Amino acid sequence: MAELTGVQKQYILHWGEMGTRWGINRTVAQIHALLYLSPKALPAEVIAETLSVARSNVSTSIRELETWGIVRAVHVLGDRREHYESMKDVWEMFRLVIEQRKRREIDPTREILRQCLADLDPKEPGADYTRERLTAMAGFFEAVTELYDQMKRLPTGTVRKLLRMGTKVRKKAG
Amino acid sequence: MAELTGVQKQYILHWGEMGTRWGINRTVAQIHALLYLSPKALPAEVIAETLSVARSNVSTSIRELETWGIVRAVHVLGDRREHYESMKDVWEMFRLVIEQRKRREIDPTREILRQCLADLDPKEPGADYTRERLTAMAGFFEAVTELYDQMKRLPTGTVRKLLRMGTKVRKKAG
DNA sequence: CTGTATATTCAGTTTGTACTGAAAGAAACG
DNA sequence: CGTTTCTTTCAGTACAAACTGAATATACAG
Repeated sequence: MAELTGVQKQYILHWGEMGTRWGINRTVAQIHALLYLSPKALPAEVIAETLSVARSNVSTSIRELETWGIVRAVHVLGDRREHYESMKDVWEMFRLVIEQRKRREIDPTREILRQCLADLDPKEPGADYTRERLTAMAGFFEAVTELYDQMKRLPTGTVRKLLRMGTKVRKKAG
Repeated sequence: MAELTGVQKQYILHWGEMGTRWGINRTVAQIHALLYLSPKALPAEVIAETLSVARSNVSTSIRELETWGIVRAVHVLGDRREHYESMKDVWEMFRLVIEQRKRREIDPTREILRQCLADLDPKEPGADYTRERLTAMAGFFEAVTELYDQMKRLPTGTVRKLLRMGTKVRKKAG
């Protein structure tokens, strides 16, 4: 995987681009794409060369991917360097990422909304209207959280089935 | 709404912060938060003053919110200025945003994945492995898209019900 | 029409994040 | 232990996105 094929290049570049649109650093996303496509774990040195970024940049980015739990270091016999490999189960990967983004962004937002509603002084101008809007927004985040919690409890693979069940569910709920 | 209460300030600042984490410009998110909390439509001038940003910045940001369809201009009797108001239905708002992010990011990604699979030369090194990985990734995006399409067809309000039905659905699918 | 209020565009600047390369820090080897 | 190999940290730099304010365009009133 030292030299990239056209297809690999295209995928990696696109993935990097998508990353930036969702608040994920381009290099982090590119490294993930590279490791995802790589049949074997790669040392940081090789990653840096392949993507033409600084070795130190790879170090930082790998750490972030490790934090998310979608990349890990493995050891190769007769090589002192760390080799990094990506998780290959796409569903599990997204589950992990979503779980952590929920923790870092959704949960704090729920907290803020709760805080705002608690702090809301009924005497301040337009308090009723503000309360109404904040309550609606809070309701949305609570529902999303509940859905997430329920999905989290599903055994692996069941989410896949659920998605395919969509049509039936739709009929029941309609 | 010329002067913000503490609660309003807190909500607007947090919303702006969340925006940046999801690839949405801070000012755009703040303006949306302000309009969402405002009982009446506001002219650009007032928005600029309230948030302490340049008038021109408001103009650009409003345009983006209009593109998404979650903010619109309304006219007030005896006032030549445009007044802007936010959609108040939280669920519909998120539906609109998700729909467009899907169109701008998910759909192109599906297209790239299809393209990559088509371009994949079976003779190039590791073609089988690459195909396997791309196929898995493509499968994920197809499933998500299918789920989205099904939800899109639901009458308004039903998604809400669906989320609350989560537990039952889980039992059926488990 | 002309003057005034409002809105948009755009070139230049600011700001924040990402990235680099050098230096320090660990870990393995002899 | 001293040396080598690999990794991380960090101060400085580069870059891209956001923002400003002046200039321009548009719409309205008299």
